[in-house]
Amino acid sequence: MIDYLCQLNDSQREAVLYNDGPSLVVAGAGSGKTRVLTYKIAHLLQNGYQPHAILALTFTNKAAREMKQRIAAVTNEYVTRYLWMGTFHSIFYRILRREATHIGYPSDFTIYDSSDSKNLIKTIIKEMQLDDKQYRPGMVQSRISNAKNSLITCSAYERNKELVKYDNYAKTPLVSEIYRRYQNRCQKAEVMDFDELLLQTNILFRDNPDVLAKYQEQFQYVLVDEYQDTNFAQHLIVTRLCEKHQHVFVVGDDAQSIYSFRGANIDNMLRFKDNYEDCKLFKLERNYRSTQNIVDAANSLITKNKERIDKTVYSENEKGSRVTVHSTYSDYEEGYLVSSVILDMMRDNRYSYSDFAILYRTNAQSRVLEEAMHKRMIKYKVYGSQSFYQRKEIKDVIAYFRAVINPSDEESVKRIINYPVRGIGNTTIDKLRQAATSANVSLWTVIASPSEEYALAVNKGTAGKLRDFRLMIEDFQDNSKKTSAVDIAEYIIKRSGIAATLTQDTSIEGISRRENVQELMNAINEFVLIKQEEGSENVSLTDFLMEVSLMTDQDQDWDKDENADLVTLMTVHSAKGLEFNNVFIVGMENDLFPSQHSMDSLRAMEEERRLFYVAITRAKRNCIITYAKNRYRNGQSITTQPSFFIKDIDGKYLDFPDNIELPGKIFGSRSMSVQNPAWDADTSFYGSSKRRGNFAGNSYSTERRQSGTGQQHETHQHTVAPLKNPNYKRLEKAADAGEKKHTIEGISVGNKIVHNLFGEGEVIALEGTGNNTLATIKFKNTSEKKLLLKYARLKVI
DNA sequence: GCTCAGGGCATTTTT
DNA sequence: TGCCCTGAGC
Repeated sequence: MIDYLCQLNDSQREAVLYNDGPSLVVAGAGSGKTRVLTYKIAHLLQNGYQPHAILALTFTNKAAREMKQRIAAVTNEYVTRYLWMGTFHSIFYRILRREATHIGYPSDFTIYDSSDSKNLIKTIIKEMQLDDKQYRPGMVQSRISNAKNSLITCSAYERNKELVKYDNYAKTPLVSEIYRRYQNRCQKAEVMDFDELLLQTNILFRDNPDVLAKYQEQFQYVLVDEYQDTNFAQHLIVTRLCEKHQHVFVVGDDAQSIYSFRGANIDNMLRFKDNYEDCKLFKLERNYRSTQNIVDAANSLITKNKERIDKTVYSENEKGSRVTVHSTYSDYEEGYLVSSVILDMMRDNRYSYSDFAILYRTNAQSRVLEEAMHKRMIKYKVYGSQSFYQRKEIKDVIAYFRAVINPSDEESVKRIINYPVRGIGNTTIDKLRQAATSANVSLWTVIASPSEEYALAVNKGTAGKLRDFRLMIEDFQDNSKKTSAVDIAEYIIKRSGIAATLTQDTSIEGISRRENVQELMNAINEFVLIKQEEGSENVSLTDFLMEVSLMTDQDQDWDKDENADLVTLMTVHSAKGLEFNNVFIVGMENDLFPSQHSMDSLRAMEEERRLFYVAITRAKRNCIITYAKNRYRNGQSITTQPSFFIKDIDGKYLDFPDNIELPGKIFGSRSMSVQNPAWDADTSFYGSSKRRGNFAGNSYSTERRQSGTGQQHETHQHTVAPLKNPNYKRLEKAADAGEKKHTIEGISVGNKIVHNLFGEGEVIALEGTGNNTLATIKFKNTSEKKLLLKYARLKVI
């Protein structure tokens, strides 16, 4: 037997070897799904399939890259280079460019990301003189997106009685009109949004049987990872491509479907068997990742869902610790608890930072946790939130690239036409837009024509500025044909004036922006080198842009330093597919659960359960769930309830100690052995959820000398934004100065204050010093509370 | 055309 | 609290 087959268990091997038709692999969490997919492809290659005849679709570019590497390890690198492997979006972008003429697009069309399309929708709503409170751009955007994911074009939308009825009911009858205009504008601008890529692929295949036949012929085998997260548009593409040869191999876990907001439809998976009569079903039920207790806890949760494929995931690993749930008094205490437990576990079990992950529902939740990590000198990295490519300075540069390659790209042109400032303001842009609308041409067509042609009423000076802008873009276009991607990028950054503008700005943010642009240049350079290694000769800016347009934060290899020892902070969504020794699931309150307005609250509830299931099953050894009873959100303190999942879980598997009531209690039970006064003086920094990874932010470093261990020094690199909450900052500062009288910038005994959690109250005593000052406060509607000023948010009134 | 102050408002996950 | 938009004033 070939050696890679020995590395598989019976059911895995069966799935890899079966080659007589459509297969559906239902793979439980941690059951070796990626391994099966990898070996399946390796097996196909060994059995005579040409690499270019294999199409493998994944959910992130990162997943594709990793799988390629794993296949290369089993076969050889040369072969993997020719595999068609990538996300749905990137693969079909490639195909659409190639077949552009069939769908009436130029082959160098560009891509609008979500913010571009939202801006366009905003503009259209304004142009139609609609109330943007009634027609909220985000809502309209998601209506259009959902339509596209269900393959409903704008004409079909207008004809669809149900949608029209819904829009009338929602008092937004003009959504279909916005959709039509949006579509028209995208076409004129020669751009597609993410959803359009999939929609157009379907149109291409539907209307051009010869083109479809060509790809059916080419792709002898189609494999799809994470099938539970495909939407209808994606499902249909796969179906069409496999119509003839029926060599389709999909892998997924219905219990881990967490992308319904993107149109993912669990039915694709549940009904796969109905679509393919002779489909063979494989179940991978043995979990190799987690302890029995973790698997059992996860099972007890997911079996409560109605929509699922029956399977029993089990673990033969050790029993392990139980999953535990802890409630804390506030979000600050939650951070404190997590950081304490990390330090305790590291001390007792010799774990390192990278053995821990902290998972939360929303990116914004990272801030409080970052602060806690920072205070305890725990090294961490935050994934997600604002992507590198979403940063203003990067978007600006990319907009230049996009405009050079496709000047019809209106959002890009609008972005750069007056950046750096060149005296072409909103008034002029409005005039250009009006001219373009009445002539039904793109914005660029108007800019590039003599002003008489579209009766553009601008003065001589403005006309000159517009001409200069046009000449500059045309100059870039000429040069981009002659020079390499790196050279032209550098030229654009200089000649456009971006370089000069950034150099002038000497603020901390300005420096960081400059560094980011430099980082982008490095990325281009690296991209070119990789492509050259792979044998491409002329790597153009277009090639780079193609890659980057569909790049997200999840795809970045932030830790270029593989050995970096850091605690991971990320959303549950981004944690899919990953595993960690110890996982904290924080902020498990149910106030994020969609309210009763939700049209389909049962389905939503089941999805939340799956999300929680994904979170628990990331853990190999320990899983600790926390929630805060009081949380500060949108400037208000709110009292929360634990999520229904926690209440719901069979008590057999989850301890519910409720062991942390008030700050005093946890301080009693956990000593702060690593507290460093010098460090605490420095706590006037908040982690900001806006920065990330190893790109330059407002960074600073600090040194820690570990007591007891002699000379060991540790340097911490942090990239955080300054604290923005003035009250909090003042309190910290004063507390750290150790003021004896406890007058902390206005808060002293006898002060009336508003405490956000309990309403109005009066300070009746202050005890302790420095950071640990404890205030006794008498509230109107509750009894006395003792609050540690470090964690309290107080406002003087 | 640009800047800044102040009002209004608030849903999350990602290709 | 903090973002985003608007409108006043230069």
